[in-house]
Amino acid sequence: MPATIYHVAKKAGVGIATVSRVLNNSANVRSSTRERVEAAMRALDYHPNPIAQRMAFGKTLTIGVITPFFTRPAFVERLRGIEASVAESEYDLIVYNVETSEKRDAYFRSVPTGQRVDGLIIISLPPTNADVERFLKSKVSTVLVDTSHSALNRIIIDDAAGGRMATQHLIQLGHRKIAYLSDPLNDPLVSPFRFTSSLYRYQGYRQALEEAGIPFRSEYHQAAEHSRYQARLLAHKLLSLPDPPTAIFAASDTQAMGALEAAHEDSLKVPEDISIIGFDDIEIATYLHLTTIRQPLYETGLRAVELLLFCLEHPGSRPQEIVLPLELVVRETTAPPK
Amino acid sequence: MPATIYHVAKKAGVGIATVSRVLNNSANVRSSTRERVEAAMRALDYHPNPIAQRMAFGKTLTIGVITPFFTRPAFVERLRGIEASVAESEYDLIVYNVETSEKRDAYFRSVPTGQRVDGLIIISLPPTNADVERFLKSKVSTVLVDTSHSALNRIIIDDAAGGRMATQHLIQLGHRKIAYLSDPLNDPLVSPFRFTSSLYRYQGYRQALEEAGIPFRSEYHQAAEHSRYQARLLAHKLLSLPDPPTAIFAASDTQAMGALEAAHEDSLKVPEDISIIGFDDIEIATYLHLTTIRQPLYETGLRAVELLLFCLEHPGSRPQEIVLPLELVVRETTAPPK
DNA sequence: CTGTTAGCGCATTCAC
DNA sequence: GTGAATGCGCTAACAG
Repeated sequence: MPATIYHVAKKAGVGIATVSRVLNNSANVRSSTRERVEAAMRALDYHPNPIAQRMAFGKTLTIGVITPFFTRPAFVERLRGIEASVAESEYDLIVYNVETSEKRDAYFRSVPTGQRVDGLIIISLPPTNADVERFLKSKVSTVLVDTSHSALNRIIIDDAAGGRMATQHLIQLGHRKIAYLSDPLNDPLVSPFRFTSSLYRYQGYRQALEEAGIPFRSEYHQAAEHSRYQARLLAHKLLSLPDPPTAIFAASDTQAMGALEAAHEDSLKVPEDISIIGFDDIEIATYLHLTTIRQPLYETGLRAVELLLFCLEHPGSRPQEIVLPLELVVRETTAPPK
Repeated sequence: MPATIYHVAKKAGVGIATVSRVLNNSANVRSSTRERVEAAMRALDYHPNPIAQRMAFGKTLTIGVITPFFTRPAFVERLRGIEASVAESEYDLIVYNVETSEKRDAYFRSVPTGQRVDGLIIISLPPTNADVERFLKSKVSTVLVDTSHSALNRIIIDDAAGGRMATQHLIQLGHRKIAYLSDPLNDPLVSPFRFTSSLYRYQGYRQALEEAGIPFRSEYHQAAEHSRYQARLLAHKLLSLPDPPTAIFAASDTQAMGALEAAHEDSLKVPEDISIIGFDDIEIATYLHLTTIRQPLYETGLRAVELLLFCLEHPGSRPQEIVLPLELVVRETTAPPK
């Protein structure tokens, strides 16, 4: 039974309205009474009841984040940024982890009603137009991360540019036989989440090839469910092609790790026999000396919260698009071909 | 402006109490009126306002979890179990990530006041007696995970037994020169979190050695801050000893990975030249064919929530200790010494 | 069985 | 400047 505003008021010899005023720095309170109230609060170790505040305020004072695969390093890192930033604010954070598309749909429907959260961050899960319509009229501010929709705020990177950047790096090293290893680009059966990043990176890859006058070879594009294990299998497949590639661009660092292992198992030296470049620059990439395209994951989380808080304070502001910079990080897994 | 209980009551032609009754399945409601109310709820797409419920209930209907290093695989996996289990319940989950001991102390002080959460799960962070006293009189139910205190509920494993198990496995293979690679056992400067698992695993290691009549060699115990990188350095140190070990027991799979890499860099074959065993069985361990001691991380999260919910329903129940089983998983990184 | 009423703890009009 | 009164949406006695 913690102290309530009534206890403070009584102890300070004032009305509850005055206590509320010093709590919210609202209106003017004579500094002598303010001090009396503050002394009473300290004496009683008073902390306003957040639930009552929400009730009276008509706001939930909480932010929700809907994310798939909570466990993948790239998602965890973004979440870490979000958590850190929200912890600094007056808001609570609730994480909704999505492991099936049913769960996603359920959350897309039930979370943004205004009763659970004031603001919502959605990571990597593209909403349909119908979803967006509901979001918009629900009055909860929404920020998309790593996915885009013109009617919603979004923190994104230019995946196509990143794919192009990675491929150009390999081309500049002299590679002509460049493979792209990714998760399925457009198969809703395998990937019901409609992730878009691998597709855009693929488009960048294709564009870079074209600009360099290198014809695309379909056998150089291999895709399977996102995992280190699957990536390893795909890499084996690539490396045992009659005319194998001299470089592999993996759509994520996790998949690049699988490719690295496949190379080792085939007794191929990296980068002497085969170059490998990843995408994301997750923590372990440094450690593996993996050349990769760095995207600022932690900062993405920070910026998402920042933008969301801004929207919460300025309702009705136009949806913003923030594109975070990409950076080629050259380490030790890429080199000119033999 | 979602529908409230009043709208439903009016539409169904009943009082709000009746609506509340069908909502909570309390008392008896004539089935005909119940149906009228339910129809009205559906027609209005009514969902009770969680904040108002909390207010009236005098409960927060939320569970908090305080965890360090949100990003390490073992923590993430436990969190995944916790999230999945909480999502099934009527409770919300708030994650408090701790990256400094100051943050830990702040959360230990501010979270369990009964105003923010009804129940609290604390992962790997041993509370002091003073902390425990505060927890106890705060009336929020608490469950410790991967750390212990006799006055609190706890889900743990027997780390000493695990350490012994790992070491015995190596001894049975014929090893006599067995190193232990871990994070600092007792240095609050390096590790202000007072993690206990590495210490207990060390004790199990020592015990197994003693039982086998193998003298402990202090140079065979190397410790540094928990990371793959540091572990690699430590492993290099061990392997370049005048009389190097033939087997390394790493206190975690992450550290075992560092040891694996060190071995490769020193052109040592695993397990022919050096055996390596880890601890935890995180996802990547399968993939690396790492022999390890498996602890049920995901299930730990499930059980923690289960126990917490039980305590929430049965306040005043005596603190329970649940010890989850460990299992030696023999894969391909351990073998008899040459 | 069902409707009325009194809080839950706080913010916020209004008067004073 | 400050206090008393009203309401946020719901639950839980209390009458009927």
